[in-house]
Amino acid sequence: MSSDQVTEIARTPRVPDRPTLDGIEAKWSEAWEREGCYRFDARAPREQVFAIDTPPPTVSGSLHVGHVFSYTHTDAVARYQRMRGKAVFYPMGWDDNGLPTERRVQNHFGVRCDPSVAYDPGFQPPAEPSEKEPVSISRPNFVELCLRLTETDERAFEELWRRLGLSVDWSLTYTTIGAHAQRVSQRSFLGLLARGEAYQLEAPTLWDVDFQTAVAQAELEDRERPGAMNRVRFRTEDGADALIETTRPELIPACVALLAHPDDQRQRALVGKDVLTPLFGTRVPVLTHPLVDPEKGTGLVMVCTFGDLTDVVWWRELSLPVRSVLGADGRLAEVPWGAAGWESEDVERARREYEQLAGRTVNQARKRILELLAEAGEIVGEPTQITRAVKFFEKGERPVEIVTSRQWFLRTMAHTDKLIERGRQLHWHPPYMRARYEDWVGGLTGDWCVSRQRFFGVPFPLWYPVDQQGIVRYEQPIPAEQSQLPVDPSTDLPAGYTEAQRGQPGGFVGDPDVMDTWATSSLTPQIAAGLAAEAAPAGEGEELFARVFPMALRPQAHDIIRTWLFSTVLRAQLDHDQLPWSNAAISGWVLDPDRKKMSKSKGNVVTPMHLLEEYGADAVRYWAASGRPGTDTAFDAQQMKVGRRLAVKLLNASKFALADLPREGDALGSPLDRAMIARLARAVAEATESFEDYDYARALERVEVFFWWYCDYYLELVKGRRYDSGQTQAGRDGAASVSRALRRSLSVFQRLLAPFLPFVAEEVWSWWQDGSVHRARWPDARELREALGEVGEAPAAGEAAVEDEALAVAADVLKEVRKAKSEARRPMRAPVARLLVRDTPQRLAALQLGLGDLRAAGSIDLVETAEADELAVEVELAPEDA
RNA sequence: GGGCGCGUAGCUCAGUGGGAGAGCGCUCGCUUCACACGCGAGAGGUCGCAGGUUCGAAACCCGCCGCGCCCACCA
Repeated sequence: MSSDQVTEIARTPRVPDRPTLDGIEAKWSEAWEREGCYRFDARAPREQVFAIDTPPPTVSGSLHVGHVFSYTHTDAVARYQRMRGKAVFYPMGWDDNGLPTERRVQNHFGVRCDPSVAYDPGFQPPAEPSEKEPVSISRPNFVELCLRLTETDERAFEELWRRLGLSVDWSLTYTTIGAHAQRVSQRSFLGLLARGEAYQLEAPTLWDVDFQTAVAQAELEDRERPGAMNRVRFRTEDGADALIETTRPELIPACVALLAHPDDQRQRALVGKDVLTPLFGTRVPVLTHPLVDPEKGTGLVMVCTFGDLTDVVWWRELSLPVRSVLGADGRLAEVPWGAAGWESEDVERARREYEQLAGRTVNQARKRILELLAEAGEIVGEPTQITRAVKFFEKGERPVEIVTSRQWFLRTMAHTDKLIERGRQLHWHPPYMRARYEDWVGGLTGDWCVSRQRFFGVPFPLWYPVDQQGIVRYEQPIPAEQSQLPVDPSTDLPAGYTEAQRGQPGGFVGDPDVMDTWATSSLTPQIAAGLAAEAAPAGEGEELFARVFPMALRPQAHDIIRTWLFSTVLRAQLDHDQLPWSNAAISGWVLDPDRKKMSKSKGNVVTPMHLLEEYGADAVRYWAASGRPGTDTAFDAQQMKVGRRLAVKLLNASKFALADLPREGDALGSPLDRAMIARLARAVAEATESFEDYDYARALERVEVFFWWYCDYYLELVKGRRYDSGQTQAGRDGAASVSRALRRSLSVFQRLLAPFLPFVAEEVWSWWQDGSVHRARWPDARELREALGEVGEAPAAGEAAVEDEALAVAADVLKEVRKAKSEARRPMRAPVARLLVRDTPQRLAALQLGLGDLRAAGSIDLVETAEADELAVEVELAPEDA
């Protein structure tokens, strides 16, 4: 593509009589698809590739205004980079794996997954789904339904993205549950296993009792819940009181120790002794630990297995025994009072009391044990009502518990120093977002638990041998072969076994779990780059992968820095020993006008499609693009109207500039034209600089401000010359200059606005240019400045300054003239009989260069000047009848 | 409790050492030959509070107040 495109009209402009935005979205999105406008050029060398790790939206929800907001930011950057000549790798993924989809499928079809049920190839979901009495189906059947439902969602999402004008290469589409993503995810896991970065452990794990699955630290959130603080009496053997305070009395049977701070004098007499638990008479030691806060409660704290994460710390560091009462279903389990570990001073009583609790949920058991404690006189004083922060699984409805189970972990704690270093190598936009990453990495307390006891996810590619006694030998996992991937160990077979051996002594079992959804999402750069690599000719895939990965950009919202961003950095570190991308652009949220995060319910009222229909894609994009990187932005339909105005303005300014252009005498000779082009060059430089820093909002603001000034002042000032009748050589020269300036500036404006308003920019570009504006070259400030030198010598700095001042003074005076007409309540075309301009000698001298244009623009007959310290004008309007 | 960000016109925000600004909203005016999906003009602010640095502070430093987000050992 030649840079001359900036100046040359490719063909006679075809400008509609009445330009309109109607219909341009359908017209151009179809054309872009037909022409392959956004297709990634797989032959581009690595230094020309700009690869984007697009966030795959969760398809089981609905896209809301917040998605439109942040995806528009990325698209503006993608379009800029494409115009800069980059081969933009811009894929789209759908995150359809995981719990949200499971829940949705359960409700939609009225089914429940039961892994013990056999696969039914002819299964059809019930005609009238019942949430109350779901049909139990096999895991493969369940997964089929998940796929069926997500496919519909994905079509709707793609439709919306196309309507919004995202310049995605739709041939690069993946799903996180698809075979390709599963293969990448399982291959990575097997590599980690081989290198000892993945391990399994029977250990206390965060557990959601409703979903009955392990969850990760990153998936927790705090919620304020009312609670009651009870003062409960433990006793030493010689009958002395040891008082503790607790909000979780139901865990007293699981108590394994009482703790005090080592320096707490008040507890000195107790430390080192044993005490008996109330009701159950279990003997537990009183120990010390520096984490105990002597100011809290009585200064004595009960350690249970397990009430919270601190209990786990104490249990581990003090080598305490396990005495676990809570089952995976969130109810208190039966326990063998009197057996090893469950000794009691009064076994019969312990059994009797515990019978009142077994089988109850946590809340029921808490209520009951408080009654029992009160009856036994072991509660001291009245309970205090408090509000406390309780940890919940972010998608859960009851607090998480800590349950001991066998889980798979990825090593993270061994790599935190390296991960912080990687975070410092990453370019953050805005830079302060790095702090959130460092806080998170620095605050990690354990390795990443990646196994989930769920169904719709990527299975672990593992089986375990079953020995002759029928015991599963978890410590000897049988990994899948690379060539088998992806595998589902519940239906596929490990090498050397037959299906008949499944679950039999001497046979095998498949790993029943699936991976955490983030365990797959954390590989999106590798999944996306792998898509291109798989499509490459044989033998070239690896080389192509290396041209795409690591990528240039990860765009995402700030709330998932601790999950998605962190885990992606971790996986790239573990698998590739490098960063997955060089830049992270963090977007904010969309807030309600009342400054709260826009809620799902409201998001459903104001659907993105509804907005696009009402205001148009360019208008919605304009609002989105005005939200600065990392900053939360209020939802504002008013701004969309402003965006629509800008789009209409571009239509009309283009019409004006292109109508009846003279084809000869292309001299850029007039001072105001030259000054405008020089100012335009500065605007281009600012927009470019902003985009290079990923600040699309600043780029838009600079372009927009200058474009409105151009329309309001420059276009008005040059209208007279633009319509010159051509009777004199000076008139013809002036018209030719304006014509040339309009063509140059219009071409630049159309391209500067293209990343933000792709539809209208393409529309006006098509009136006079061949090819898509989105494949045109991003305007270049230097090139524009050089254009000023095309007639004779490039202007000297001093000359350029005078020309710029001429434009400034002419615009200032024009404003004063307009003011006078406005105050006189006369139309703007009302003739001015006489104009007196007072100003500094320098500015008056500069004004001479633009006097002709000013007179035409203001319909001014006579202009006089007088020297003064600052601008002041006297306007004498011609009589109204004249 | 710790960290980060924010506090400028009624609203949304730009401005980071030397004139307090934009858009929207509001008021008034104008059928002007690109545009009534328009154009022009106007009103409106102790730049959160208090100190300090400086010839000069909305901006830099210290403290405080308020709002938001993230994190925390939540007994």
